[in-house]
Order: sequence, then structure tokens, then C-alpha cells
Amino acid sequence: MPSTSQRPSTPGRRERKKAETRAAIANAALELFLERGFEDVGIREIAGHADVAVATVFAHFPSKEALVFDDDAAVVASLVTAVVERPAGSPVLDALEHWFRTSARNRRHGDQEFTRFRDLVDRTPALHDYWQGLWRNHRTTLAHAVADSSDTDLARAELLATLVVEGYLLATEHDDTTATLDLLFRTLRGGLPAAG
Amino acid sequence: MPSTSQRPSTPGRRERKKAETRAAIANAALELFLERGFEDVGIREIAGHADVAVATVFAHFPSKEALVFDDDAAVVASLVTAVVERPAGSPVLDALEHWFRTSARNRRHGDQEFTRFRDLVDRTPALHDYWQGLWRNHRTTLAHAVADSSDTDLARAELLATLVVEGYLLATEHDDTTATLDLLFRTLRGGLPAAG
DNA sequence: CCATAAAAGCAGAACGGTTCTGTTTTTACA
DNA sequence: TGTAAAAACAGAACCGTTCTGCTTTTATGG
Repeated sequence: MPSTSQRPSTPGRRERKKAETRAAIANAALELFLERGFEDVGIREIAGHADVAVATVFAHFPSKEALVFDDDAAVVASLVTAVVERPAGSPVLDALEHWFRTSARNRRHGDQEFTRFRDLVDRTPALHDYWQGLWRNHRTTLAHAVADSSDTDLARAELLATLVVEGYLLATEHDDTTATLDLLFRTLRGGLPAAG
Repeated sequence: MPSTSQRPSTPGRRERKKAETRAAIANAALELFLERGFEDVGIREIAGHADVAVATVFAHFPSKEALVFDDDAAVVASLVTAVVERPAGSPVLDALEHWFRTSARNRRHGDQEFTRFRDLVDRTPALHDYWQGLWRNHRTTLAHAVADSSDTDLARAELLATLVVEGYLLATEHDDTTATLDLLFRTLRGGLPAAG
């Protein structure tokens, strides 16, 4: 029994090594991307830096873009938690509004590491598109969380998830993120302001 | 002056030939795709069938997917017309609702040619994604049409365009398209039905 | 009619992300 | 300790896309 004790939660050596390989790849990739830009770093070079075969890269990540969003799952998890564990009796929409407003604020006032990351994504069309695609894929997860944790039926929940996520994506493309979010949630609560 | 008279609207030989080349490529591509599927037809084969160099294909179309949506511009044009030339004094939202409901209906009850086309797109993830991307790109055009033809400011118009287009895309992914559109436009007019 | 320049097209190589083939190493477990 | 599954490997192959350098076609004005 080694002194560096394995907690019961620790998975076996195989899974641990697999996770290490995965992390080595993602780290190598992000470092190179931040240094020289997404387009100017090739998969073969990343594999080299991570000391891994090209096929191994694609055994862990579905595409070059995915290398950048390794911990995306945590973001959705956070959102789902915010929805499911919102104060009892409070409307889902309030929980969504709070989470997305906080997220938008963090985008603007994050630490330097996050800012560098966000700049990389924003200045690389392929990454920006991929990021939006990730959010769009999460709509289904979000919709189920909404439907399960409220008396909203799934069809309504899907529409709600769609409108909120797309409004958020639109807001992140505007200078005045807050104004767009204001407009979005006002519309969702009371309909569009009259327009002739 | 040849007997096959050129109307004044007819452009010169150069532009005409260019359009013919373009059409030859798009026709060859669509025919092959419908026969054997999008993924199982290569660019080199399409170029061969259109009797054209590979580089010529990409001089006319930005990607393989674009070959399929050659007349997409006409669709947006129709939508913009519907918005701009709506009955004087009637709300933009009514015009949008009418157009998108009609479009959804046509998707379901089109002629055989259109149905084959729609099936190709629906069963090919790359094409389905590309089609959605086209719509998302059109949001800006639509937003400007809305802003210019009503007293809606651009920020509101962009949000409106986003919500309508995304609601439409969601609706086309559901069996009951109409129900989703009902829900969408009801929400846009009066806000979400209360959900605890 | 001709000179000339721009546009369109061409052949084929090159590029880069991704997949495939066939093999070897590592881990788990009985 | 033997065995089977999982993980990783080297390197070729695949295919959409771009690049290079060239030829052909069209438009135009002297």
C-alpha cells in the first residue's frame, strides 16, 4: 500500500493514465494555440508536443476545435444545477436569468487567463462557431432539466431553452451585453414591445 | 444581330457562360447526391461530371455543402419582401408569422422533387447543420429589413430576428411543427405562459 | 480588325484534419 | 501467470480545400 494513498473515489490506474494522456494533449494544444494561434498549429505538432500519436489525439477528442473546450461539461453542469436547485417555488426563468447574467458578467471581468482564452475563441471563427455549437447542443440537456424540475412540458421547455440560449449568444456578440439580456428577458416575460 | 434576340436585361456572354458553368456544377452535384448520398460523392467526381476542374468548383461555391443550396438567396429575398411589403400599418410580427408558417407548411406538403431534396438535407448531418447556418447568417439581413421598415431599433430587430429564426429551426425539428410555431408566436406576443 | 488586359478556367501538386490498418504495450483480473 | 480488453502507436490513406503557374475566352477601345 503506497503512502500516496488512493482514496476510494480514485479510479484504477488505467483510467487515471487515460485522464493524464487526455490532459497532456489538451494542455499542449491550448499552450500552442495561445502562443501562435489556432490556425497556425497543426494536429501533428500538437501530438508531438504531447508525446502522443495523432490517432491518440482523436481517440480523446472528436476534432481539433474540441481540444480547446475540454472542460465545457462543467459549464453546463453548473447551469443545470442552478436550474434544478433554485430556491423552492421560484420561477425557472429567474434562475436562468441569474445564471446567464452572471456568466455574461464573468466573460467581461474574468481573470487574465480566462481573458486570453476568450480572446483566442473570439478571434478564431472556427472556435467561435464551435463554441456556439456546443451551446446549441446543450439546449436539450437544459430543456430536460427545466421540464423535470418544473411543471413545464417538454415542448415549452425546449422552446424556452432555445430562446434563452440564443438570446445569450446574441448578447455575447454585442458590445452592450446587458442591454440585450434586458431586452431578452423582458420579451420572454411580457412579449415584444409593440412594433408597428 | 442574331435572331435569338438578347433582351436588354440579358447580361453579356461572359456572365452568361459563367452562370452556365455554375449551373452545370450545381446540377451535377445535386443529381449525384440524390442518387448516392452526400457523403459518398467526392468533389473530384462532381467536377468530372460537370466537365470542369476542381478549382472551378471552388471558384463558384465556397464549400461542398454550398453546392446543395444554390438558390438559397431567393428564399431570403422572399422573406425580406414579405416583411418590407407587408400591408401598410400591419405589425412586422404578423408578416413574419405568416411567412414562416407558410414556409413550414411547404416543407411538409411540397412536390416530390422538393421532398427528395428535403430528405437529403434532413438525413445528412453536415447539410442540416449548413442549412441552419445559412438561416443564422440571414438573421442580420432580416433584422435590417425589420428595422428599416418599422420603427423598431436595430437591437430589438436583431433580437426579434434571432428568436423567430431559432423558433422556426426548432419547429422544423419537431413532428408537430405547427404546435411549436403556435407556442413561439404566442410567447413573442405575450411572454411565456407562467411556469413555476 | 486588332491589341491588350481582365476574367475564367485548367491541371495537378500540396496542405491539413481526420480516419484507417495492422501492430504493440499496458492494465485488469481470474 | 495467462489472457483478454483497452490504450496507444506508426504511418499510410482519404478527401475537402487551397495554391501555383499556365492557357483560353471575352470585353473593349483604338
